[in-house]
Amino acid sequence: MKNKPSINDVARRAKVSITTVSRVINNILTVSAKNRVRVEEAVAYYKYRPNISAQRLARGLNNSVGLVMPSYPGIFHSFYAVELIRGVGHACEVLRMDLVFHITNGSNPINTNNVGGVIFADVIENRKQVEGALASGTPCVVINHKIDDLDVGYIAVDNTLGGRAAADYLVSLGHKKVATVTGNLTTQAGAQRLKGFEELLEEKGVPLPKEYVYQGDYSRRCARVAAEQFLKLPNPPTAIFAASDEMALEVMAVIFEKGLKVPGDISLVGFDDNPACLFGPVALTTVKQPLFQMAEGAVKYLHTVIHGGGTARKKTILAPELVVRESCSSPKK
Amino acid sequence: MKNKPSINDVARRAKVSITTVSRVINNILTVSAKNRVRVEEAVAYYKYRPNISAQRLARGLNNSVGLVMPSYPGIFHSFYAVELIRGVGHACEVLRMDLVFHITNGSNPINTNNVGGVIFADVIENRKQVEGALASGTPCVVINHKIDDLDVGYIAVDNTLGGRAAADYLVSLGHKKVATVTGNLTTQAGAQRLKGFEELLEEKGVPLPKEYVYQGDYSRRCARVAAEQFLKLPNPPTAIFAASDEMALEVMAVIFEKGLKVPGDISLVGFDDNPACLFGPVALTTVKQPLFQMAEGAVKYLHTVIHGGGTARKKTILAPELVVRESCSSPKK
DNA sequence: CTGAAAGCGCTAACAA
DNA sequence: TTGTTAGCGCTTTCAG
Repeated sequence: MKNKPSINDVARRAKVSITTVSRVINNILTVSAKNRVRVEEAVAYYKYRPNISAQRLARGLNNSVGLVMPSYPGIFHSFYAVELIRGVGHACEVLRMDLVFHITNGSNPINTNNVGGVIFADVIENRKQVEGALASGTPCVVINHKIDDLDVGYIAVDNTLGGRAAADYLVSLGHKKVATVTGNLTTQAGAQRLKGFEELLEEKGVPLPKEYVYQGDYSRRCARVAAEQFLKLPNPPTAIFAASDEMALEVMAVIFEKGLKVPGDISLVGFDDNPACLFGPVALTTVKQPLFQMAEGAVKYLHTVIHGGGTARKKTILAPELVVRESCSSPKK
Repeated sequence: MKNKPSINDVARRAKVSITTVSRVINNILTVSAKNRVRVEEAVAYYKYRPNISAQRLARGLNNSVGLVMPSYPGIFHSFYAVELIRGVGHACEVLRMDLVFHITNGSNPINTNNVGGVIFADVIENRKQVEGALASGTPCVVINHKIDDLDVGYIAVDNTLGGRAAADYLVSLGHKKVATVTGNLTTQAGAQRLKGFEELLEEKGVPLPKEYVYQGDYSRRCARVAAEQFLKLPNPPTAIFAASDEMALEVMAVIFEKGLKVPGDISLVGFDDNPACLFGPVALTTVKQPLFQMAEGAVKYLHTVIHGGGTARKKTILAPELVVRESCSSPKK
């Protein structure tokens, strides 16, 4: 039977009022040592745990955070989603907040009534939900998607800069024929990585023919097709930038299957700094995107906002960082 | 400002009692059409959403489910975890239950006070938590881990049978030299897959030398090492069974990198039926494990238990299914 | 330092 | 079909 002890049981056993019990629970100092001990004994005796619903109702605030994940195909089986879940989960555990998890296709508004704040893991066809949550007065923060025309927090990496960094590195190695598999371009991150990549090539006077740009969607499947197409070209690229490490890994696999070498025949740059890329046949050079920390940052932001701190930085843009490993070299002449 | 409308506001505007509003909210039929409309109008006007904490407190029950994930290294970046989260998330969305997410290293007891039931995604060094949750009277269900000495629900695949199926198939193709990369053997699933594999080989009189068994941990890293070791053997295997598809994929990658072919040189069987295995160079033959459905089943089980249905099947063992694709053939003689 | 009492927003008898 | 009323378990004034 689920017959939970209540604050009354504890109070009765400790022979104090429920108020005193409440004080002990909440670590309020104005309790005599004697009573404190009695209460603690009773709490232990009943294995008492306060009822959170009652606490929330009485306090009028809710220290749980909602994590909204778009159910966009494939997003779940990506490093991106997993790192965010992991990061948010850990941060909630540490800050003792409840994490309530929402999968959504963006169609109906999310119920912000049960949560103190919400984290959007990217915004893909669900901007309406952000607006709705905001309108209900719920603090929101979105990850990896800048939204400057709404009064919402965000924490994102500068994806344009990331794309530039990848291109710049490849060009500096002497590559003139560089191709890219993009991420999903309806995603802000995907579009900006491409933009930065294109920008830099143009600035350096390196042409980027259409057949060197394959519109992917972050999936390994696309990466495979892209790689096969690139390699079949009469004039194949000597370097490839993939908008995610997972795609880069797949590209690398295809290259090996064709009997070519990385970086000897083709140089490769990824995006994410996914640890899985360290132990393959060749460690991947990549643009680091600190997803785990972004997730933690989002939770901390909500935590301070919910607990009345007005001092939280609202909009954070992190600088990406190029991590040079073994997958790039100068092109053969 | 977060100034939420309450049931009182709605009642006042609709000029009815809060009870009537409550009835409309909860779809209780004894409300006149006229009043129903008035209430609905008022609800829409205020964009009113009931306060879940208050509902839970008043109802005395809690329709949210906790999902407990061991924070065992690597588990997060696995098909296993992702499918469970996805499955549980979807099922909760459909059944309108809240999903509260816990990451745990197993050390402190999980707080079952806020949830109506809890799902354990496998049990790895946290059996104590299951016992604790049970002791508090909370319905529990564990996924992919049989526990028969505790009064807990589970839904698992028959992993021993899965291991046997893989071995049987390989032997039936004529293989005499079959190796395996195991999963983490502290995991029930990992141990049983190996057990079934060994059993069947023994029954068929196929020897399994020590150097044909590599103790892995489900990680790609291990799979890579295992594959490299197998291939270096003076008498290398002609077939390999990997305890997860991800490991199988990595083994396949290594085989290709060495210039060998699947299945021409080496046959390969995985475990999971991970869709990622369909689009590689060779579609993987695998033992199907319906994780998504297991997750859904777990949620449904809790749903019926929480809502007072006594008719939920408590212990469910699913039969694994061998899915034959292209990664196996008879050995060259 | 302590406790009585008034809610928090909602549900569920019970009467009408 | 409707409304009155008594809680659900807790926090928080406010007196003492």
